[in-house]
Amino acid sequence: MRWQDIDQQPCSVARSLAIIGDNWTLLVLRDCFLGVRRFDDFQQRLGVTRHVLSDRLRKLTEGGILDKVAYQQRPVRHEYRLTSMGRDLYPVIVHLAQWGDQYLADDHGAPLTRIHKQCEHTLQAQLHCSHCGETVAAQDIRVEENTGFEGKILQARVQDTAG
Amino acid sequence: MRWQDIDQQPCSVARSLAIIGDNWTLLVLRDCFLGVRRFDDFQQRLGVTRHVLSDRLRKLTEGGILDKVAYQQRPVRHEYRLTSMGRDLYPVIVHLAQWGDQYLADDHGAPLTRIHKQCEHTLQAQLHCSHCGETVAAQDIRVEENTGFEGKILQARVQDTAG
DNA sequence: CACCATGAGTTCCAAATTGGAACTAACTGA
DNA sequence: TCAGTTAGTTCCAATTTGGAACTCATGGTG
Repeated sequence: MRWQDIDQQPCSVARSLAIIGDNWTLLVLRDCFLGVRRFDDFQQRLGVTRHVLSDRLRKLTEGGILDKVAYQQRPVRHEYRLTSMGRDLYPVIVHLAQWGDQYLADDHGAPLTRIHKQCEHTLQAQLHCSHCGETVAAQDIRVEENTGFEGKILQARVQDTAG
Repeated sequence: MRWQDIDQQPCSVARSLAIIGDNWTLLVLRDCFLGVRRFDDFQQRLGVTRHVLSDRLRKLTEGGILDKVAYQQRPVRHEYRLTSMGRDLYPVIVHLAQWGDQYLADDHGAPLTRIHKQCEHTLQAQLHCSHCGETVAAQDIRVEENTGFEGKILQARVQDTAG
């Protein structure tokens, strides 16, 4: 199976990754959340080659994650802004950053701190259950296949060893 | 800059993605969280070619995310299990899945439901501030460069347009 | 006017990676 | 002896990437 066909899988993770799971795309989004909007700024910060960046920005725009808007005329120049669909990916970036802070930081510690403007405290993201309020880890979750997907996602050996 | 050098950036997102940001790797992890542990099961479920899967599993193992343990002798066969470092990536997968459920589901709706075993309710993950308890969106966060990283991550235009 | 600069790409080509298929190794069981 | 299982490795053609140069529209400077 080719990578560009993974959005055919009956899986929301696969469909998400079909748009943003490409090698440079999540780094582009990291920069979007830091306020980067222009082609050359992305290019210099990421060090990605220009045609790869061009391709990734086009895919993000077509996917509804970025909006390409003109910021001047004569000559027309565009910048890329997160849509609300794009901004909803923020939890993914935050958890990636926190995981990196925890496990991959070097001697200098975490490079960035994220501060919650409303309360002025450092953001410590946790997965928690919106019903009971408890913190949730992987082993606290059970998955069920919804109507129409029975047997399509989980299989015999998978269910036996899930944990 | 080559993709394999991005872990040189002073950024936890970049360092995380250097290990798991590769095209098939997050899908491998999705299956790990569903209980998949064996080479051929990953291969059949993902449709990825065998040498790419072999390479990804090796990198995940070297990165400390998976543990390669023998489940039988004669002949020795191994399976891949998430380490605690690997299990801590669960919030990333859950948010990717929820984002896909919300924006990319087809007529049949979300394929899977995640249920919190302790309270038996569907998991609805939200980013929230552990200090004040409020739900947090991208625009509620301000970033600050930590000691030793001043000026290395944010630059003039970036700060101006951050939002 | 001629010339350089800016921003956002596109084009070219060599090098690296992927996809697909076949092959290997180390056994087990019939 | 022969087929089957599991976890890979090897091979090659096709695709993608990295690096550098080039284009296009326009503005500013001497």
